[in-house]
Amino acid sequence: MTGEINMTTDSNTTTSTSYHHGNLRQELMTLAEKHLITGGIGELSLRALAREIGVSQTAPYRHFKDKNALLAALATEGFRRFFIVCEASENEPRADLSLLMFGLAYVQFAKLHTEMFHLMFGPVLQPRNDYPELFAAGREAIYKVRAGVERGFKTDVIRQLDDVASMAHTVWAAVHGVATLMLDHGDTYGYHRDLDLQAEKSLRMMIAGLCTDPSDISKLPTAGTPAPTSAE
Amino acid sequence: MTGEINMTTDSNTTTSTSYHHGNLRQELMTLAEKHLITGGIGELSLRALAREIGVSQTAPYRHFKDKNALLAALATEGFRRFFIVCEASENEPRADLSLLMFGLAYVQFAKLHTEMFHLMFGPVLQPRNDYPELFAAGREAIYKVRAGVERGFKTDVIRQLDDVASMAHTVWAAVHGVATLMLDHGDTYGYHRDLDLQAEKSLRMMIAGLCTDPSDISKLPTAGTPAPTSAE
DNA sequence: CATCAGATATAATCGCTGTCAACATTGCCA
DNA sequence: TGGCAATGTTGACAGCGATTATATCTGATG
Repeated sequence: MTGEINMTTDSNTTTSTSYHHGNLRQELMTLAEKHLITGGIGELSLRALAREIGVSQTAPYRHFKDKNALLAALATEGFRRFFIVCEASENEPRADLSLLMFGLAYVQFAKLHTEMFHLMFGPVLQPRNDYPELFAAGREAIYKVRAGVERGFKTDVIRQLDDVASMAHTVWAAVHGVATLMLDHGDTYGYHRDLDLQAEKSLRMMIAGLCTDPSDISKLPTAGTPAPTSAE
Repeated sequence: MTGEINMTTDSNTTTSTSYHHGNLRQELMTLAEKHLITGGIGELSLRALAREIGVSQTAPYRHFKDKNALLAALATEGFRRFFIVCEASENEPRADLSLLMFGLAYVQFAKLHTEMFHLMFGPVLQPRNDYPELFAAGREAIYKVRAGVERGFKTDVIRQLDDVASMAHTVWAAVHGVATLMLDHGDTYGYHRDLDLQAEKSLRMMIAGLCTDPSDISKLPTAGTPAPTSAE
C-alpha cells in the first residue's frame, strides 16, 4: 500500500515522456554498469548517465546521495552475483577441491567483471563505514572461505598450520593475489602468457601447499572450469 | 659548468621571489607525494600543487605532459625506492628465507607507502604503453622473484612444481595478495586483528608450501623485519 | 477537491583539467 | 653584446563533473 514505485514507463522504451520516470534507480544502475564495463570507473559520470537516460542531471541525486553511493550499490549487487557463482564450490564436499573451485570462480569473476571486481575489492569505496550492506557482503565472502577451511580441518584435508581465521585469511590472500595480479599486471608480462592457465596453476600450487596430501589436488581436473583459453 | 639547475631558491624557504623557480619538477614531485599520502590519488590536483608551491597553474605543464605523467614519474621513483628495500632479501643466500624477506619487504612497503603502492601496482596507470620506464621497473620486480626461485631450484630448497616463470608468478601472486588484501580489506575485518602479524603468517604458510622442507622456514625468525606493531 | 510527499527540472556555484596565445625573465652561448 | 632556448607568468577559455538550492510537476491520499 505505502506506494511501491508505479512503473509508469517500464524501461527505456519510453513512449510517453512522462515527468516521473518511475524506474530511474534501476535504470541508473543498469546503465552505470554498462559504462563501467566499457570505460572503467574513472569514466563513469552521473551527468552522462542522466543525459543518456534523458533525465535532468540532478535527478540521480534523488536516488543516490552521491556518486559513491551509486558505486556502492553496484558493488553490493556485484557481491550478490558473485555469491551465486560461488555456490558450486560450496556444494563440493571435498574441501581442497572446494577451495580450488572457489579460487577459480573468484578469478573468473575478476576476469569477466573486471571493473565490478575493482569496485568490490578495490580501494575506491573505502572505508566502508557509509555502506553497511557492502561491508556485510565483504564479510560474507570471508565466511565462505572460512567454512571451506573448517571443513578441510574436520576432514583432515587441510593441514592445521594455524587457527581457522588465519588460514582462511591466507587462502583468501592467495586467491585474491592471483586475481588482482592477473588484472593489474596482465600487461607487465610483455611476452605471451596464458594468464588463465597461469592463474589456475598458481591456485593449485598454493592450495596444495596447505593440504595434507599435496600431490592429490594437483592432479585432479576441475569440473566447473574448462579453462577454454588454452588451445586444446 | 654546463648548467645544472641553479638552485636560486634552495627549497620552499624562498626569500627572493625569483622568476625562475629552478627546481619545480622536483618540488612538484615532492609535494605531490605529500598530497598522495594525506589525500590519496583522487585528491591530488595539479592546480593545488601549483598554488601551494606558489607558481602559476600552467607552470607544471612545462615539466609534465599531464597529470598522469606526474603520477608515472612518482610511481617510477617508488619502484626505485622499493628496489632498495629489497636489497637485503636479495643478499640472503638461503632461497626460502630470501623469498620470505622479499615478501615481508613488499608488504611493509605497501603498508608504509600505501598510495605509492597503489600507483605502482594498481590499475591507475594502465596500460603502461606511455610510460616505458615504469613498465621496465615492473618487469624488474618480477625478475627479482624469478631469480629467487631459480636459486631455490639450484639449492634444492624450492620444489620444482613447475617451470621457473610459473612458480615466480605464483610467489608474486602470493606476496601481492597478502599485501593488497591488507590494504584494500583491512577494515573488512571489523574485529581486531593484527594485520602485520597475519601478513607474516600468511607469507610463511604460502612460501613454506612451495619448499622441499616446509617445516624449516616456518620456525625461523626473520632478521630484517622486527614486526614492531605487535606488543613485545 | 486540496494537499502532501516523492520525483524531476532549472539554474547556479565551484573546482579541476587541459590548451592557447602573448609576454617576461634568465642564463647560456656565439 | 645579442640572440636563443628554457622556464615561468598572465589571462582567458572550453569542457566536464559534483553538488546545492529552489522551483515545479504528478499521483496518491485524505
